[in-house]
Amino acid sequence: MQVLRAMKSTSVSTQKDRAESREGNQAGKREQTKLANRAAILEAGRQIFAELGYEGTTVRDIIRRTELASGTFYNYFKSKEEVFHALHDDGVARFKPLLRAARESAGQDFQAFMITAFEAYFNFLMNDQSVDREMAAMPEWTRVRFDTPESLALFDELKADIIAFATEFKLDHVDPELLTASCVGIAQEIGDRLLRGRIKDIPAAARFAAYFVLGGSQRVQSEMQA
Amino acid sequence: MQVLRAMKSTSVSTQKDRAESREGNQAGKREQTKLANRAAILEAGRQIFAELGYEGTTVRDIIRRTELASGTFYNYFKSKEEVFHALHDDGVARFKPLLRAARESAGQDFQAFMITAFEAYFNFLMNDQSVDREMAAMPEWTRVRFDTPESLALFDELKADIIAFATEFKLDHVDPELLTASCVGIAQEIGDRLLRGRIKDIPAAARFAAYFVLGGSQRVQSEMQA
DNA sequence: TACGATGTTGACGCGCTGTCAGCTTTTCGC
DNA sequence: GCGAAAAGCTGACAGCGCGTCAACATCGTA
Repeated sequence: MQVLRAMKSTSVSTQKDRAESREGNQAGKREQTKLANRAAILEAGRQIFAELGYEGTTVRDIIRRTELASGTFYNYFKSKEEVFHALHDDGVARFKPLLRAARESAGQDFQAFMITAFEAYFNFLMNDQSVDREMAAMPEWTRVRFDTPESLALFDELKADIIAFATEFKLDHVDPELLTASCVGIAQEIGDRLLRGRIKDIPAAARFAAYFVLGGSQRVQSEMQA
Repeated sequence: MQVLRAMKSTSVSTQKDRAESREGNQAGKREQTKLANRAAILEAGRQIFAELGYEGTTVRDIIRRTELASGTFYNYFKSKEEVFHALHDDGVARFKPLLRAARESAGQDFQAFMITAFEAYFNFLMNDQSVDREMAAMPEWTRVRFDTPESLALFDELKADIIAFATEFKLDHVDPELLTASCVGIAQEIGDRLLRGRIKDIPAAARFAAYFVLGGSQRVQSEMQA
């Protein structure tokens, strides 16, 4: 059963009407169904992943929470992995503007950028309804981590920001690759502890991380040029 | 077929002999077989995980690389996850003494401890024949991460070391939880890039990480007490 | 040697995977 | 509107991995 069946249109629009409205921005019924099905699968996936964990969920679990037949799943995704990646990328896309806002509000202030960026990330982690959040909070020993092209693009953006500030502040002996890696590692590890409740105070954690990175960069600069 | 079958003993030792030698340190045949079977499964697992990745391997793949029947697997492990955890824990156990050596050779020198510890970790990652190494080097988007009790114990040990140094150096405003998390995050993220060849110079990376942590801690201390 | 105890074996029932022939719904030209 | 073609949904199916277990083999012991 396609998910649009329940809301089958009662309109009596002519074919011409439909053609015209499609030229506007109303999509054809076929298009609508495809969007709705995809969305239904994604939403079901989000729920099931949160309930059963990545390893524990099967394509069948996802499709069962849907009104679709099992075969239909494969018209939209190749595997549960692809569903998860799509959900993950959604999260990345939602976070990206927050990082940009941090950069713009900080101007030339490296410290302000770092504090804002870390705090934005930690708040995002704790509040956004992303797949990753509930799954990371599960007390599993075997966890899953995703490096989609989307994530990697985000890291590259961060790296560009970091290079800009490093240039500005004459940190010419600080390898940007290592610096970015450190920022990402710190954010991930502290974020993980926030999600598990081992750490509570988000602003304090953000300040810690920011000062840590600032002090760390300067120390590396002075040691490496010596 | 049990793996000892091929090397069935030709000894004519009496029952008394066997009992006595068992009281020494020769194990009984039963015991030997169990050890050999377990070792065979672990070794097969190591190979298969490296070839197919964590997600890609099945219990059947592991047992097929062995002379054992499928049912036998479950006398030793509950799942492939347990096999992986055992392999992972082996790695942790091999690394632990290296961390201790770093602590002892450093004496009261925090900087020396950090440099030695990071370098030991990076060298270990790149050279030790651990499951994690080959798997991390695979160009997958979906990766797996393990927090076994064994790993967590290692982190706790590291945290204790860090607390000791932090006390020594009057870093009383630096949250040890956050500091440990940062060290672990930096080590993991830089280690990951080493494994993927994005970073090459191990000693340089170790110095970077060490100076970064030192400078970061001091900066946090001065900012937080202000 | 004989007899429990211990451990191994592989076939089995179950559930998941990805596919595909058949069917339903939508689109579109007339 | 109508009818044919295109699009896409459906669920049964073959293949395979899972964990179990009754039957069997081997070991330990007296």
